Amino acid sequence: MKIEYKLKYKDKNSNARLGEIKTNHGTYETPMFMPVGTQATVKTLSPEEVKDAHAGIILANTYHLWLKPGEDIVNKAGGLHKFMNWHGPILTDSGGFQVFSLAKPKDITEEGVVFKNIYNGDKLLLTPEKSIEIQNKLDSDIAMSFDECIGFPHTKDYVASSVERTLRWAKRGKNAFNNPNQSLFGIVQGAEYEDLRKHCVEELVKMDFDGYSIGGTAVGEPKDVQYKQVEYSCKYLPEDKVRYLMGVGDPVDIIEDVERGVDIFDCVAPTRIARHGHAYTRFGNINLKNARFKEDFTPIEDDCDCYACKNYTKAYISHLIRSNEVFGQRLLSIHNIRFLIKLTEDLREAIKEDRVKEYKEEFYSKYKKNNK
RNA sequence: GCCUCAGUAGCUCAGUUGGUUAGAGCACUUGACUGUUAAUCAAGGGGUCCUAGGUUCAAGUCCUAGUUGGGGCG
Repeated sequence: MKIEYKLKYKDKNSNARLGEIKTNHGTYETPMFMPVGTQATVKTLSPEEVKDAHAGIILANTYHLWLKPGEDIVNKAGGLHKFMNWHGPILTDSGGFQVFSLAKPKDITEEGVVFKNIYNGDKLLLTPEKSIEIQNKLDSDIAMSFDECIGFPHTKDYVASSVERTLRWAKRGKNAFNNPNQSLFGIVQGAEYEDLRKHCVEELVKMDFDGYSIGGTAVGEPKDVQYKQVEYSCKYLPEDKVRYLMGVGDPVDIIEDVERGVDIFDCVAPTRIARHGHAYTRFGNINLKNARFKEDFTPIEDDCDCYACKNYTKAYISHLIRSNEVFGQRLLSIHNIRFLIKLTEDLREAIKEDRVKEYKEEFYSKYKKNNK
């Protein structure tokens, strides 16, 4: 069965949407933050801990699982869900981000992208067909088209030609797609150019994907440009299909982009900054390595319902982080994931009551005070 | 008692035939991180070079004495 998206309610004062997605592995409401589990694990967390954070869906990565352990092993294990013991929905990224993060311009051709295997130096060719084949075998609930995620800045000529190639790749991937229990999303590119974003959306919609992703954002462009890119994409996307903003974002980004009509987010930040000692709080982000927390015997957030906040103090977590203990990284990961998911929960409530703008103002008044 | 090795940043140590403003790692103080090659990366603060003399244009570096510690021999 393909996923089913139901638009339940629209905020009267913004483009924010309350929706619901039904998958073969459960149903969840949107907006939703999706924790990143690149290598079939949300770093430092057990699936139970991810579930306790109320994650509706998680993300895994095609490129990394292709290299290790290989899609055939995951397939033999009975698919990603069984392999990693996560029985909720899973979305797989296509490897498109690795085109941005790992490949050089000369490695990108019409056929696909040449990667050097980071583990043994082998030359590997990832094509739209191969990416889809791998994802079909991984058996995630939602697969992504193989796209070129470009950085910032680029000339409009390059962006235009890249969009055309991404569209041809989307078509090729769709033709190769062969898993009746999996859904496939097209990815909107076009950088900061509204006409290119519009064109990309229109061509993708003609191909009729099960949902649409917005790509090529948060790759070095200024914030106002980033939000414009989302705006230019959402503006033309069909209302009856789910919208996933790839790789975004921090608490402010999530609020800004929910307002612009985004349904799903993912971001490595909550788990990465956790491993680096940082925590999100409604009063701004904090760095537990800072000396001021050595004797702070209060939780990260007094009224947070996560395991870390209910049981541990900042002084203890600060000690663990300073001592390079993985439990500290885990506690912060638990908190940060829960924080972003709770943020989307609050936004869902706000949408129901048409007060997204008010929620935003209130959140910013506390959060931005201590954050740049 | 004699011989010998050592004493440089909070810690462990580099410092060339004497030659600009004495360095590193860790620790400390901060910052960064957006579809993860990231328990990562970057910046900053921190020195009576054991002490006192001496040689020299110039001493962490050479000489003398002392001192503290390790080892060895009586």
